[in-house]
Amino acid sequence: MKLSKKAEYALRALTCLGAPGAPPVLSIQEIADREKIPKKFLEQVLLALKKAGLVQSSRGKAGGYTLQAAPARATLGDIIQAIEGPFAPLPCADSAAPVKCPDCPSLEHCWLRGVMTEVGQAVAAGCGRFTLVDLCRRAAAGRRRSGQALMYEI
Amino acid sequence: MKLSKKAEYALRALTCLGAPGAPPVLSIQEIADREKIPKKFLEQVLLALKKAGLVQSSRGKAGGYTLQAAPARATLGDIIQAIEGPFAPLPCADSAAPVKCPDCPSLEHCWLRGVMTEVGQAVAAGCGRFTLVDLCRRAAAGRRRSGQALMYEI
DNA sequence: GTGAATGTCTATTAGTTCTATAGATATTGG
DNA sequence: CCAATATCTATAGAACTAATAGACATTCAC
Repeated sequence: MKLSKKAEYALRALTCLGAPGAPPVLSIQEIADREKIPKKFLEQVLLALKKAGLVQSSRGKAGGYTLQAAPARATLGDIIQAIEGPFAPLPCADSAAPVKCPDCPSLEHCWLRGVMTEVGQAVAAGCGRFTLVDLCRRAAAGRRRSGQALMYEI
Repeated sequence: MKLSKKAEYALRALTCLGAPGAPPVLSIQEIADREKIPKKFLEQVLLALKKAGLVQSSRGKAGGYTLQAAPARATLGDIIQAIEGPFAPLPCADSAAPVKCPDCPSLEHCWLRGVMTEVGQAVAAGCGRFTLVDLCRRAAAGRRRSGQALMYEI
């Protein structure tokens, strides 16, 4: 399965934005500092999350990123897919938008397709069990346990 | 998830070895020809499968590969893992042998670990639902449908 | 309106992994 | 011995990932 750094950064950034008591708007720089993520790389991550509708942004001075409206409806699966693309192990096994694999003669005659479609759905189901709210809660608990609580100016 | 070519070749090779009516022993060359797999690459794949105990080999003239004894006990998950390694999305999330991630201070204080462990188990469960026997059956059906039945000399 | 702080966009580099190929060696059967 | 086979190590080329760089656009405070 291998979670990419990009997806990991996305998860960290989102839980940072959704941390209990966090300011409603955080700049890229602030998130990068708190989560120890290379700023320019995080930039690309947040842009992708914005494109997927998971965060909103405001530009200009005092600008930054905010969580999308309903963090309880966004799942781990939505987040990972926003960054890494569909879960389907093969192009032809995407239940939403199947695409013929390069070396396959056709979509229909590939026996792997059915199997891999099911596998992709299993992954999606596994990732669908966690909402962004769950993740934020777990992240906060983890920070508490390790004494790495995020500090905010009063 | 992204199934690698290597894993795909492994699945094709194994279903070729387990095809109904197939000879008990097939050489690398024969499998490569039937499944249109680069021979030298297939060589590496079969070696990995052998190391995982999924096939047996015999050397010398008339040598080749045979399916391991119990194809009903080997699952899709076993095959993919034999080629690609554990399903855990992060090193620390391997339920069997967790390893600290390079940038993590410790195993315990990573909140992602619990989540990703569950995800990895979901993938494993999804892949565990298919046995090699299932795969061979599906492959044979697919070949019939597409008129690509494997022909063997009588 | 100017300037500083911020997000947006495109391109590029460095490193790693994946795919495939090559060639030398070992084993077996005839 | 010879031919056919598996085994092993190395390496080349392509594709992808992670990270960096720089120019541009927008907003706010003054």
